[in-house]
Amino acid sequence: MTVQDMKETILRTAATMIRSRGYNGFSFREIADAVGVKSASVHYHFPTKEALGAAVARRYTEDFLTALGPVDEAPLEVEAVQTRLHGQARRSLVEKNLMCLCGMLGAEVADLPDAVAAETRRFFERSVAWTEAALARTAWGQRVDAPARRRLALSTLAASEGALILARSLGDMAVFDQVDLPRPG
Amino acid sequence: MTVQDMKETILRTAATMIRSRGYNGFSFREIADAVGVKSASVHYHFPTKEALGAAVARRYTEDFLTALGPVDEAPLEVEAVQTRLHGQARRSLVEKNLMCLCGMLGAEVADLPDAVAAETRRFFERSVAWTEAALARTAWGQRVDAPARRRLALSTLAASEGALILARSLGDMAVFDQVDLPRPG
DNA sequence: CTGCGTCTATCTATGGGTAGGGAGAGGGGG
DNA sequence: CCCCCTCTCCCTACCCATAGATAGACGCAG
Repeated sequence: MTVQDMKETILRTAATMIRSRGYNGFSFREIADAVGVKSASVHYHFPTKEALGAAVARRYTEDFLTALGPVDEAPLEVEAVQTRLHGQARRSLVEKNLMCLCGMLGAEVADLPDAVAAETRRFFERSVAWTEAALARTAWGQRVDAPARRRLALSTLAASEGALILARSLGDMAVFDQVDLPRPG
Repeated sequence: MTVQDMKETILRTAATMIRSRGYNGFSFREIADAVGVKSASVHYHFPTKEALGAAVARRYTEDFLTALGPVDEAPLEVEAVQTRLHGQARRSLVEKNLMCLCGMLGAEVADLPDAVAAETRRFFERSVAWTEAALARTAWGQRVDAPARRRLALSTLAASEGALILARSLGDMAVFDQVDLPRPG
């Protein structure tokens, strides 16, 4: 296993742990055990927990935006834009019962080290920005002003994050699909 | 200070800590320091962290439902029902920058001791039940079926929890009010 | 004198983080 | 071709702080 593979494996393992148990719910030792190395080796690749957390969040943000695709290839229907966003949350929930990484970090944001909180914030800023831009290309988006598009973007993201929490808390993944996305208005 | 006052103080202190930092983000020692006793005294009132967490969640649920009021005194307009729910989240956010306790626990639910997870689930079950019942009294609620009312109840709660996460993550409480509640449809 | 509530003192487990050693790959000079 | 040096990467072994939790003593009120 090359060093890049090792870093990758650590990042993925950490991401999964944070998404199921939260930032305060994982440790270097657990990661090391899961990966098959010693905790000192994890420190070799990521000097501090803060650095690891921030790297995980940054990677997650990049993957998330990559999965959404370029704005200029986004759907031209409002509902399809929303579904593209919402579908990301849905997939991770039904496939692995995981929260959105930054939804999890967002809940804990008041207790996070600065660098991790900053990456969490960046995730939402960029996700909102993508959605606003995608909405601006739709027929509805061209009829309304920027604040209206922002409201719908925020509302859609909030619905996804909230739906994840409800479905997991209630122990019923079907709940996720019973949450309706906000409609443009 | 009577023993009941002491228990009360511990419950309130623990609730505030969980709401800002999560279940894994507080300790008996921190509570003891904040309250002005030793951690062994906290254990006297709540034998384990699991018991304390569950008691905090149960108390929160009761207070939450009390604040909503009896279903037969709930508003008769859909929007007013939603606003009564949403307003609870809003108040705690703007007054003290706190999450909904069970929104926080809901994010961490996969890592919670059984009793705490069970109380978290009960919070959502009862909150959804209250909202469904309140919606059933509205004119809209009487035109649609139970699943439709449930969908709106779940969607409204999800919007509130999601809005809390977004507002806190983005460090901008105004975001909370930019999240639109789902409309009956 | 009993018992409740708090204390001191301590246990064991685990947390993040560090120091320093050693194995192995790779490259240069003899 | 071989030796040696160096650098990378992971290891062992540890540090200290903090976690939840317990035992048993103390003081005060009834």
